[in-house]
Amino acid sequence: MTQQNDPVKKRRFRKGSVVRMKDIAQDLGLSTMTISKALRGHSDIRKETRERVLKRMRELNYQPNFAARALITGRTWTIGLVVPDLIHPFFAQIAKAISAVTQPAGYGLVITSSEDNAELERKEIAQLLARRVDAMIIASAQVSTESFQLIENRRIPYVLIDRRISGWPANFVGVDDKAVGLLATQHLIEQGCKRIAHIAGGKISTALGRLNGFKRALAVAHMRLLPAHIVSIGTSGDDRGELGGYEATKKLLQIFPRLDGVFCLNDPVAMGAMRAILEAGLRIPKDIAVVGCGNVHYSGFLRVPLTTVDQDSTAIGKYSAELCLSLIDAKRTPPAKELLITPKLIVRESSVRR
Amino acid sequence: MTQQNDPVKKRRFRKGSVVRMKDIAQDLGLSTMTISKALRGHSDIRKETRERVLKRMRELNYQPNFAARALITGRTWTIGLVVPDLIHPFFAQIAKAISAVTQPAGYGLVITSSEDNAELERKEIAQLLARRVDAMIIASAQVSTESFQLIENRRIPYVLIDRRISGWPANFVGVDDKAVGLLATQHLIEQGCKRIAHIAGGKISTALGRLNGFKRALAVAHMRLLPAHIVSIGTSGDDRGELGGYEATKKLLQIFPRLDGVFCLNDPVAMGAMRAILEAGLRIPKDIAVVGCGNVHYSGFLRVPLTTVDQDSTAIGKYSAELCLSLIDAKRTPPAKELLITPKLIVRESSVRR
DNA sequence: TTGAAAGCGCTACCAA
DNA sequence: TTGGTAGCGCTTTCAA
Repeated sequence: MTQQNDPVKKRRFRKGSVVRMKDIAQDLGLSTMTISKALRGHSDIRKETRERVLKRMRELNYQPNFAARALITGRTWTIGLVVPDLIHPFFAQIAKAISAVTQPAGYGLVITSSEDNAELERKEIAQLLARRVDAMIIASAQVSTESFQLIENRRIPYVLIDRRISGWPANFVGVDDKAVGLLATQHLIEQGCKRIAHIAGGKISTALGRLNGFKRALAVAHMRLLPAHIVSIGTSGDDRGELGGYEATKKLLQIFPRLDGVFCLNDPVAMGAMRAILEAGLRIPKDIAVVGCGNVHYSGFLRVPLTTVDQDSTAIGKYSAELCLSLIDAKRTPPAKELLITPKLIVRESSVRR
Repeated sequence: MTQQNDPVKKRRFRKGSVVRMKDIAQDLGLSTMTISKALRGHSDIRKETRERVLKRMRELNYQPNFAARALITGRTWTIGLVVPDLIHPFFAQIAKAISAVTQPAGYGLVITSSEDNAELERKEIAQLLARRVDAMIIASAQVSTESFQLIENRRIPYVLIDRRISGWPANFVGVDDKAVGLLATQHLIEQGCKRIAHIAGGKISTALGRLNGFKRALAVAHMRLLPAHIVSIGTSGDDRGELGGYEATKKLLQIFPRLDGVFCLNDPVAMGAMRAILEAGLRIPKDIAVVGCGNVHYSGFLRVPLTTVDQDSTAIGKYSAELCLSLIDAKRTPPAKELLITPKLIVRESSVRR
């Protein structure tokens, strides 16, 4: 008895010109179901009917209501991305590469920045869960696994990128961080550096891995590891990079004026380190060789073009996004997959002494 | 008669541990309505009841279903952001500033990159419309107004940032581009430059404004404007910046070996220009002074620290986001607002000749 | 102060 | 091949 509604004011289409299936159905004298099926390419619709429907849809600029669809199917066609910092070119590049995969596949990408703050990140993950995203990609600042447990409880697929959580098996796309540290430090050793410092990060896996590689390279070369040669910088806020590197290097130079090599956690840190070195009246690479990490896209344009370790951020983004899509489509949860990208040394002026 | 459902298998809570209002209602012996009202702080719920409800919600980690809510209220609590390039630090900074406002306000930010491609941008705007975002913030690569007309038809508020569309009245937050060009060029003139080139962009408002400022500055100083001193670079793809500036400058130097100043469309272009100049064996600023635009956060760390015009990208992001939120909450569409940020010259090494 | 009924726009399921 | 019915989880409206 609700068949022929709108008995009085039979406005053709209603408020805000937002066309619904019902409108098209009435317009063509078909049922909503037929429209729905035609739209989704269901097999049991006559070709002729389907084309009639599709044609009218285009004419009316019909766009399915995501919310209504999501309510039934449980799929929001939305993927959440959590990064520590949108400005850091490494993550910006990853975000771009992810978007390049998810966008054409019909997914919206909700991007949030945790500012490298574990507490904030937990809230953002909770927000994304509340939004019922279909999957998440996370470069985490966490050390605890609480948030990930929440995600798993909800049976939402997720992929960790860049940073992994020790002892927590999850889908992961990143770099062999120990190899990064090895590559960078061995290069400095080959360049004849004898007193090499490392500006390290916090308890994040990437920082720990690079530190391990650093130690390993020294051991392999039978060089003594001076604990004071390792300085950790905080991971707070905007200036995490340049400022952190700058201040750490300044202190290092006061204690060790004869330092001749520095391996830095990442390129922004290396930029700060170079500033401190140059301000101290020392030359790069003649007095001190500097190696960064990340191969951020402007590192070749710096005051002294920076030797660095490339991590192929575009590949990280691309693979993590593809993995994500495959997880969404998977019927059953497949076992956690790990994808490690091999780092590559990019030699520039800042480290070449021979 | 659907009162006491789940007659046989009275599972406490259903699949995937996603708690619904109904679950809480049954749990507490209340109606769904009471839960709904308590959750939203409706006035006509007894304080005691509300607290009971809220307590149980927290315990069960209840999270309202956005899709269901959106279906009724028409609000998705989602804002769409369209930028030409996520990697360009100028837009990355804007995105971060926007997120800093929208996130705490409870909105999700769907970020898409148009790659400075008008066609792609149109598709992305259509996608965001299909998602029924509550508002959009757009740094557009369009010259046509077609997409914006679509947005207006839907009565979705939107704010243009950085780039405006000539003759199209819309909410806008950006910079006085002519002032940018004036500031930069006058500075070069004050530094004694006599033969100043400008590496310009396409038909985007920012590029045109800066070009106008450039011309105006020359006119004010009674200097002759040599049309060949103005070179436009394409706006295609990743290398739009550095590579474009590099190649344009190389050509310029072949034709005008005695050039003594260059005002560049933006900082990445200036980086490319500087590379070309240095490769040609010329010195910066002694032979050629260079000024960029954008004050991208690493411009002080470049081979030659770059003089540039600061556009306060953080302010652009903040104001546009705030405007956006106010538009969403507005009952009636207020008249279009324009917010112009005053640019500021940042003098560094690349231009100082006296 | 509480709750029953209706329905947002769509799809799953089944009957015709 | 088509369409009726039911219902996803929530809010709006109005009655108790």
